[in-house]
Amino acid sequence: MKKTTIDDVAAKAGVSKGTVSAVINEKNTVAAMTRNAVLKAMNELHYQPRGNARMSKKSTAEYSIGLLIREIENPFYTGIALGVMEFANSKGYLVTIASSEGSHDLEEKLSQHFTRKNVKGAIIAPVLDGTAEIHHLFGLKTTNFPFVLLERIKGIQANVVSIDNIKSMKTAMKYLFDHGHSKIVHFAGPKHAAHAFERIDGFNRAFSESRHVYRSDMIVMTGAHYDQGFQKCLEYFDGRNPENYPTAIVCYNDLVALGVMAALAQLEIGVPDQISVIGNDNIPFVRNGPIPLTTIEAPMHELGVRAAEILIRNIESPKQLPFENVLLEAQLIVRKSTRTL
Amino acid sequence: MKKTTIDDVAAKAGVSKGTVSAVINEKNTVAAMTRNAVLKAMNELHYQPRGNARMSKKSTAEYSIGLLIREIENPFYTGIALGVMEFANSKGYLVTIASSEGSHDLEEKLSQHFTRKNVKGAIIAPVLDGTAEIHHLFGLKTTNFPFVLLERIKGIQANVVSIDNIKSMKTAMKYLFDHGHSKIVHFAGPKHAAHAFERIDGFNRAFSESRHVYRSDMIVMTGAHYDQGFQKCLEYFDGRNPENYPTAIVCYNDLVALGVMAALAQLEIGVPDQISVIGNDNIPFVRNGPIPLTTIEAPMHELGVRAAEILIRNIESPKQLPFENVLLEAQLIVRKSTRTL
DNA sequence: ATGAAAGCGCTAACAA
DNA sequence: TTGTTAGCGCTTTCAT
Repeated sequence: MKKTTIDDVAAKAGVSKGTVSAVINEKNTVAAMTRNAVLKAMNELHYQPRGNARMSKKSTAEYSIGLLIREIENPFYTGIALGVMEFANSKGYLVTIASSEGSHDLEEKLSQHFTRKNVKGAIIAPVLDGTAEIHHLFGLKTTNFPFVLLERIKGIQANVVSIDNIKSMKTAMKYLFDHGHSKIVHFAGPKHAAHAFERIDGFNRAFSESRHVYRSDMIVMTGAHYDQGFQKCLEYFDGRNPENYPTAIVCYNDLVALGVMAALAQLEIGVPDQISVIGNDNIPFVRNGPIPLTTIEAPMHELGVRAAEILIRNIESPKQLPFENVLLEAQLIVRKSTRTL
Repeated sequence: MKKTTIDDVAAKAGVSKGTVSAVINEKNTVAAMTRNAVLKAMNELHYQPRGNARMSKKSTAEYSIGLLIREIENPFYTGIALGVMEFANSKGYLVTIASSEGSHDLEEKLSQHFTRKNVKGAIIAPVLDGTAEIHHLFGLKTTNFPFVLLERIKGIQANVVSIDNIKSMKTAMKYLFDHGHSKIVHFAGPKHAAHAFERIDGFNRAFSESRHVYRSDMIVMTGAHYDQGFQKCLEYFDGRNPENYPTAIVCYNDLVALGVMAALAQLEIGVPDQISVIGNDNIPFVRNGPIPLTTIEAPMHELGVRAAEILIRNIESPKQLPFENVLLEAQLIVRKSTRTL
């Protein structure tokens, strides 16, 4: 059960392996008849050239970077991807994307995969798994593999490009306070995301910096997906006395906000008449809808571009560069899902 | 300007390259002191092990497949990606995703990239570029690289997993005819997509199989994105006499439908009171919104699973398998964006 | 137009 | 615990 190699093909076609190589690489130095014989042999033996062996001598080095995200179906990440691709492509780099879907295990495999496949560097949205297994990131460091994180991680020095979540959350809260709201609930993000904690933190701090009082039941652990927003919202209002309704809901992201609004519609609770809703990210789907969402705009595209920029700078530097830490500001975009009380 | 290799590190650390290799691979056979010396040398020389060279001898073969899509921001493709990942991961394959963003050139580079990086096979949503440059797909074939297409292409024998677009379009049209509509417009997809043509074809055939008359101005070339739907819709109705309004719009996909509905809202044209709207795909964002969209459900997840299934079967087969052609049926889901006339 | 032979940078036996 | 050596499967000169 040996794998068939270029030698097998050469033998079968009655030529040397140099010739077979020429055929594979579509060189024009090989006679049509020889070429056909080789092609025939390749086909009959079902021969597949091994990619890594091929590249060993190649001068035409291929450049590529990896992007490791957490949720392939979240427009926040695909928005970043677009920014990364745009910049990287303009610099002659191809980009391949992989998603851990929140699994730390997959993230580790995937990041190793990148290094093994000779990807030149990676941009990673890390999964924070309870006891923070960041072993693999240290692995990348010892082998000098360039990478940029899309979320800060405690305990590791690295390049980071992220949003200033605390600040942006405080901006949203200030807006709400200023417009008469104080009964506010936060539908928070998944436990494995640093963004989630930073946003909760911002929510929290906004209260302590105001004259309003914070209660822990103002945080509803939800997740990052539409369905979770929908579901948790239904649960939250189930059997709740309308007197105890919040006047505003701030969501982890737009997906959750969309789910919340859908649930609210089903419960026949008016937005923004009865409850104001604020999202996070400003994904394309919330811009012009029937109830355009007030949201905190994450500069996804810029996030991607900046991360790619730093990564490629590191890839092309012959020596270790000092770590960069970019915090982009998010901006509140007021649309129709919020109102003054 | 030579690249630093394992030999450089070995020399600098005063050990043999075998030892350096052991350090890189975290073997426990190397003394702590030696290890540190090597690590130090690696760091100082900013040494990065070449991935392909490493894998040449490795027994721990890594299995991965590639997914080449056309629009990273389209939930239709990310839905497929999820299906692919689910199946592939369960079989021990990692999946990496790349997007051509409608560029034939990028698609070619990317598909070559996959073969060079020793990805075991690929699932490809091909870009049809006018004169159909499918040269690279033939390239894959001569080198026996397994792949599955997500759209049929004329002139190439290959595995295909797709939706029966003609049939599903006819289903939607029948629904519309049965509910009293005949002034129907199709906001069609991008020129580089086979899906777009098949859907136009289905639209067309639905008319010829009915007693209603088709006019070529019923087709509005639009695209695959939200913004295009929004824009084209605005243009379409600009200066048009309400007498000449269609009673229904069938869109290439849900993204376009969403854009169309947003434009309609802006124009203060009621959906479904004045105009019924039908989408295509049933992406998550159209399910529970304020005007839940009537749409043709594409089984994205199943599309992904089936494609991955076929691909992996081909990868694991020692010889060429006969080509498979899977046509999945789409189903009309009636929600609130359509009404009986 | 083709063959022979010398690597590519690494890992994996095996010796020492 | 470390060094030595033989490949891995291919591409690329350089002859012929």
